Amino acid sequence: MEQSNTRVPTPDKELAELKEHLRRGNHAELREGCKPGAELLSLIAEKWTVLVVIVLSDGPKRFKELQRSLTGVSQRMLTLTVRGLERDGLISRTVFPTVPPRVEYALTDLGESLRTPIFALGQWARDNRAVIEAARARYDRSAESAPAGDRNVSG
Amino acid sequence: MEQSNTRVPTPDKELAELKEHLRRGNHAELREGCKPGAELLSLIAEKWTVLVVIVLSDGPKRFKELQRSLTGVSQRMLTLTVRGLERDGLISRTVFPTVPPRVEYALTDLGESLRTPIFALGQWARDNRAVIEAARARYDRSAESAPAGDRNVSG
DNA sequence: CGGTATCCGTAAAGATACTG
DNA sequence: CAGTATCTTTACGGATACCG
Repeated sequence: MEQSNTRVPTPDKELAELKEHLRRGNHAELREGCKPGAELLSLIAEKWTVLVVIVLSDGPKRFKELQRSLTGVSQRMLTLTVRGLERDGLISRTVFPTVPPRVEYALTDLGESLRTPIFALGQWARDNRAVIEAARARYDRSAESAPAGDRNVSG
Repeated sequence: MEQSNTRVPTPDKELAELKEHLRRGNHAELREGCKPGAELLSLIAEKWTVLVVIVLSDGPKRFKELQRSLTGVSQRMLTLTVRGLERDGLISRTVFPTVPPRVEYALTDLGESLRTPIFALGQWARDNRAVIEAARARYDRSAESAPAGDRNVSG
């Protein structure tokens, strides 16, 4: 790449690369200083990670199988997701040097141990979905007439 | 940029307002069509929601108390978070029309019921934090020498 | 097949100022 | 105190193209 004569502050290209690197690598460093609770969130909040764990609960899967199971995930996001999970030791990645290549992902023991709390959460979600949707409908209806903090006034 | 005289497609101002409206209101509609698993995630993935539930497990709190407990949340994000939780029926919001104003947030029964699975997840995180950090360190070290898919080659 | 690199749009998060 | 409104910054996520 063209690093010019003296020094370019942020050539917009390098910046993007840096961002990418930070994202792919350990963006956790950015949140270091936050409480451990927040770390947990970054672990499961990345939209696809939980789904991957659930799908792999069924047994090892190849890249394409994962992608098909997740209906809607892009190649990029799936790659980032499995890399992150591999990094955290939740899944293993095994390459078979055949042609065409074959890569299998599977839950590690650590990943297996995450199944229990995740499924508990899933169970809660299923049990209370109707309640939540009802609450939303109620809220949205009353929000039309009471725009802001005029609801639930005590006294 | 050069939109001609006749009709402005997205006046950049209205667009922002629309976005804000969608965000504050029911952005869930955008994800409708996704699977229920994804809905669950949008429920807890918004970075502060889980923390708020945890803090409120200790008992009702006022706005400022919540903000102090969460160290680092902005006024805006806290407002959005509690609104979302209120909408979903997980917390209640009670206004005392005193001066200065006083608003208390508390877990509803539904919110209380979420404590169990959340704490289970938190327990898992605490139990395995060391393991995960070790895995990360190992991964990052080996990733330096094996840049890509050259690790864990079978055969 | 299983990725990586790049570009770009949108959504989330933060800072700040102002209101009842 | 408890917000709302506005603006800016940052991160997330998708589409595409190309490589081994």
